Amino acid sequence: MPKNVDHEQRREELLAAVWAVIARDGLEKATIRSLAKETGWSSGVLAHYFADKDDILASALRLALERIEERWDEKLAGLTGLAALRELVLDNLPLDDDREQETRFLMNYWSRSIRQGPSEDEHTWRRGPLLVDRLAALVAEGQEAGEVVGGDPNDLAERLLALIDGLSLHALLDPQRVTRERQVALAEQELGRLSVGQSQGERR
Amino acid sequence: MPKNVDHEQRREELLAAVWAVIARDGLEKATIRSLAKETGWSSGVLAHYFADKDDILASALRLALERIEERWDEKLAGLTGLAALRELVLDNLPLDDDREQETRFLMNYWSRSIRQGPSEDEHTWRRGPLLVDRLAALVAEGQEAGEVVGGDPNDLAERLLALIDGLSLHALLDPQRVTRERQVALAEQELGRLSVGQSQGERR
Amino acid sequence: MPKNVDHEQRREELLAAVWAVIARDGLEKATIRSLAKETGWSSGVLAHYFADKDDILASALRLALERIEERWDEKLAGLTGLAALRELVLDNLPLDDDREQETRFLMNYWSRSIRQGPSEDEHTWRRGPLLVDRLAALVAEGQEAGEVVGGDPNDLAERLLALIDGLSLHALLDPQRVTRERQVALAEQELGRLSVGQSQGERR
Amino acid sequence: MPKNVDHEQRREELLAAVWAVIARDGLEKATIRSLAKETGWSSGVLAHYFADKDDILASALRLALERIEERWDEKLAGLTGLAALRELVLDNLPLDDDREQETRFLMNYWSRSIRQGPSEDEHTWRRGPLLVDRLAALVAEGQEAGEVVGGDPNDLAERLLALIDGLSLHALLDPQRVTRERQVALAEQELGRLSVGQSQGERR
DNA sequence: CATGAATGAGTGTTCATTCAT
DNA sequence: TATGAATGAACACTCATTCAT
Repeated sequence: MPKNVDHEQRREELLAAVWAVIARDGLEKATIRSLAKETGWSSGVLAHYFADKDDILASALRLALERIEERWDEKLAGLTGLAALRELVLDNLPLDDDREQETRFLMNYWSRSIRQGPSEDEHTWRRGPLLVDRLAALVAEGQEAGEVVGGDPNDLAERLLALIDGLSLHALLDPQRVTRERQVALAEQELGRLSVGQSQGERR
Repeated sequence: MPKNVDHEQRREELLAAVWAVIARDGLEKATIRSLAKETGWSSGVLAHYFADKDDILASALRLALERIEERWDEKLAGLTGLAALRELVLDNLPLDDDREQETRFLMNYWSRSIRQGPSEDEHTWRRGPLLVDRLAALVAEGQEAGEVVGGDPNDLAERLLALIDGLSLHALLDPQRVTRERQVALAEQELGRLSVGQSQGERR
Repeated sequence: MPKNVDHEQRREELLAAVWAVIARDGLEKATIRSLAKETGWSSGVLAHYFADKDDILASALRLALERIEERWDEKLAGLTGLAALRELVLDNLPLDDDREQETRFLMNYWSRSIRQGPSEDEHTWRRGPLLVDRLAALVAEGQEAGEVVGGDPNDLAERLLALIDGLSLHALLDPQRVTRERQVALAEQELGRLSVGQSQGERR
Repeated sequence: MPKNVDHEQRREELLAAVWAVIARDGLEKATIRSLAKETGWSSGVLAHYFADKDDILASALRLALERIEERWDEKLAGLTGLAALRELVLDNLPLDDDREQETRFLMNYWSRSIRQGPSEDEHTWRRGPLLVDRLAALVAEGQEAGEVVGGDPNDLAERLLALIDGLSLHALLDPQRVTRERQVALAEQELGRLSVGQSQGERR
């Protein structure tokens, strides 16, 4: 009777180490050897559970994206319109160590994708489309509820997404200038602009 | 009797080739050999004029940033306030092939910078501080002229910068969704919001 | 209570799969994994029934040689002298797909044997001695019957064997030049030379 | 001014080591590392002078074949017909250490070719066509001179080639049985058969 | 008896770096 | 000053082998 190993579970265990290495050291430091070392297993075990290095990296991303989506679902449960929008925006900024790691992790793939051109798995590789759609839906919801100012929901969402990722990028590049508090403040300003009632606030 | 070679000039000549390779083939295709081949010199010459590969890449970035600043100076010459702001924002989006290459080039360094933590040359490695300061100055200028809505100029600039880089990122990641036209439209929307007179446009 | 497994029978079953893989894909494609896959068993089972990979390959050869000898016995049953000689020569040429596979299979071992020097199992590894002795015996038989021309039977046999293996080699190396028809024709020519009555045919 | 290395000469120097390793240890022991060790250089130097491992092996073969042809030209200079044929046959048997090494070397490629199917360089990979053509030409020449018995020169040559390679193979596989003296004797018998006057000798 | 998880050495290849010329 | 020969470590990947279950 063979050693009983749950393949899927083992894969996830390994991918957790992959995630850690990539977020900490970057995609180019993520060699088979360094990944194996991080997992605590030998390098051969990675060959066992994944087809090749590309499969490892793609699987790590896929798992990360799945978990992010699950987190969104949890956080947005019970919320609608502007409140949900606010939650989603703030959830996607690197406001704590975990999400900073997450951003760092994802940024590696963005950069890779830009460098190498989209790979065949590209559609699973990008949270962009997923997030922008959610944002647009919530904007539209908020508009219907009279909470959010007018305008094309897709455009508003796209600008929100740009703000989120631009801010995330700058937070990692220059944490001194773009502190976590600053990110929150800037995000709140933007959300304020979108809110029907408060939109005059900043304006004076 | 040494040949009279202007080191600085030769370095710039070499860096131009480096730039070309990186923008064309990406950072990971930029091997010493490929760079040497592009310059037309032997690989040893790169060792001569630069400490190591990192020095080459950092120097290429430094040069690129200098040239970008020069371009800003040219483009903004004679413009002030909102008009200058508009010019600066649009100049920093990847709206033509050259600037797309430029964005790609810079993005390579951002991801490197994020990975490795700030290097000693860090201050020269980031256009962020430079650009955000210019943006803030122009916002303030516009506010004084009554063209731009109120609010902390630094915050407004920071949000503009986030929009610029977020949009740039998405334009490279998903050129289908974020076309050049769309970038312009979104940037104009944002500028419209900042303009005193037009700010109500989108609102209702 | 161990399952009742006939070791020898199981080994032969496994070796049949080994043979199939080697003849089909060549010796270098014969990895433990590919062999295991072909057998339908796990890789561990091969480790169970054989000492190591070398043992697997040597055993496969031994089995193949045994089967070849059995085939000789069948084919030569009832034949003597020149007729038997003719049968034996033609039987050892790669004149159909099965025997081509067989030749390929054996050739893999020849080159191995040449490389590594004779192994301890060497005597079982070579059909040469076996075949040349049979050939010599049949030549002598034919000479006694007055069917075969004179000369040292061992020398005649050795030359016949060289022809057989040289032709086999060339048939695999250059099937265009040394077709199956050509092999038969050449073998018949050689046999004709050995025949007492027909030996003048080609001559003048 | 660069270190002045004659590329072609260095390649030949390296290929001599390649030749030695292959003839001694076989094609599968010929790893980049073992080859480098034999040359006395580091492994990187092989990458310098050859595109990849295939290029190394193919170049080694090509060089060997060129040298063999040159040797033929030298040995056959001034000879014609049967005398030349005799020289060529005997030259292609592993009758001394050098030619034994040569045979061992070539046999590795034959075996590889059989295993893997012909590669794209295949036409340069086989001495068969070259040698068989020379043999056929000399047979025809001998026939015209009345030295050689009748029959299709191509068939006679093909049988001679089979004898040569079959004998070479057996000499390496079983040097005890097929000694160098025996090879000469067997070759002479075959040549005797081809000779017009002596062909009756062995017969009675 | 049988499994397949795990190991780790070995493969071809790439590449930054050094340095004699 | 400039060359490119040479080094050797690092890479992804393959595979025979071991062994807990």
